[in-house]
Amino acid sequence: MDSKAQLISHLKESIRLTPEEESIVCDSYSEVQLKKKEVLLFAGEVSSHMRFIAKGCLRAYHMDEEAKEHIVQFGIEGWWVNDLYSYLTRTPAKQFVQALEPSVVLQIHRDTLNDLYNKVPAIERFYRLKFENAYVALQDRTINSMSKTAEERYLEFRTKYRSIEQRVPQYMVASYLGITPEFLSALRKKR
Amino acid sequence: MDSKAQLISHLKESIRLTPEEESIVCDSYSEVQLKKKEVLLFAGEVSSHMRFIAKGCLRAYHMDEEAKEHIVQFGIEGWWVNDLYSYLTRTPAKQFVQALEPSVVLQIHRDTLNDLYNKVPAIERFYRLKFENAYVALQDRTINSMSKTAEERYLEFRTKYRSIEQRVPQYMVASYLGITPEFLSALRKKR
DNA sequence: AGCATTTCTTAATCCACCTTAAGATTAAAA
DNA sequence: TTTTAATCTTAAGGTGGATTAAGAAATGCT
Repeated sequence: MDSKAQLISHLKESIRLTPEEESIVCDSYSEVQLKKKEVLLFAGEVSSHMRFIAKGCLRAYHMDEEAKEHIVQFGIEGWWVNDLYSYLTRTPAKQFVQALEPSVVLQIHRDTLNDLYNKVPAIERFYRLKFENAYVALQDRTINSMSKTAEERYLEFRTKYRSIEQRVPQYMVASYLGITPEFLSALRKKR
Repeated sequence: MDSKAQLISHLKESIRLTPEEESIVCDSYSEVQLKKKEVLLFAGEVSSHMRFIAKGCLRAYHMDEEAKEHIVQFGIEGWWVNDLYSYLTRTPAKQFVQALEPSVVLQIHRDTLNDLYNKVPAIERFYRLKFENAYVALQDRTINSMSKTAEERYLEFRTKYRSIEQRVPQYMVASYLGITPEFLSALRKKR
């Protein structure tokens, strides 16, 4: 299955599309091929695209003043990845988005998407739901990191994202959990 | 100035409204008077209203398994307060919303708001911006708590929300910052 | 296959922040 | 005003997790 067919079947999990609409939608997205480690969005740039992962694995991360990386989100096939903050506010991104494996991403520019909202109203519903879910996921993570220990967060990560845990290096899981790789290694030994 | 006039002038900071629209808007919101400590939204309930603070001070907090409270947000006059997660997903709230002072809140039910979107399109724009800003604020807080120390977070809180720091007890500021009141007390002594 | 790079582990030491407990202030209630 | 409750501070001791450094294991490259 090619990348556009994947996008369509993903969209159809929450909205309906006629065949004509499907082809309009397909024409609106463009495919980007990424090598391992290639950066799709740099901090400092304004993010102007919504991005769907058709294949591969990416991460969004924030770099603090001491140049330490803090992973904010992982993404694999069927997920969306972006600095949504930057996209929504048109301000410079605080996050990088980088491929962790050779990947294929379908992206749509904000202007194109705004046109598409008019041509295919179901798409507007799709993204409304997407933004709501993004908020919800972010709030979950915030409450989680406030009220749980590193070990609890790790165990939850394992069950919730087992497929991701297996594809990304351990030190990145540590960064996502907000701990050092050494401490994650110690946690793992306990079990 | 009465509470509805306050709401209108708040809305007009980001959108335009004709006099007729203003009166439709006013009729759509209802006023709630709250005593100190009164709870406006309980965890477990579904939040069905958007809520504007016309007067007073409130907090939204999450209670963990060990019954410890974690303050997620403060709000004063001119702010909105809610468990947006619950409102958007129609799932039981994870947060309580409680008055910290005698307060006046204007609230609108989801169904009424959906009607109002059709009657007064500018209102739809207002809330789109509101939701975007909510996401943005939440992401700011998340990155902040990931990459800064308690002291840095406290100093930032002080400059950003000085007016709030002066109205709420110190142990609630500690809860918002994710530290114990004792440790906050120690931080304050250093300065 | 062989070397280099990336990733993971172990262990010692250190520090930010927590816990507990008790007393000091301040504010609310009677 | 006196009592009671709420809030803030101080101090001792504890812990989760960081840091540093070195070596082991896995992976990628030529």
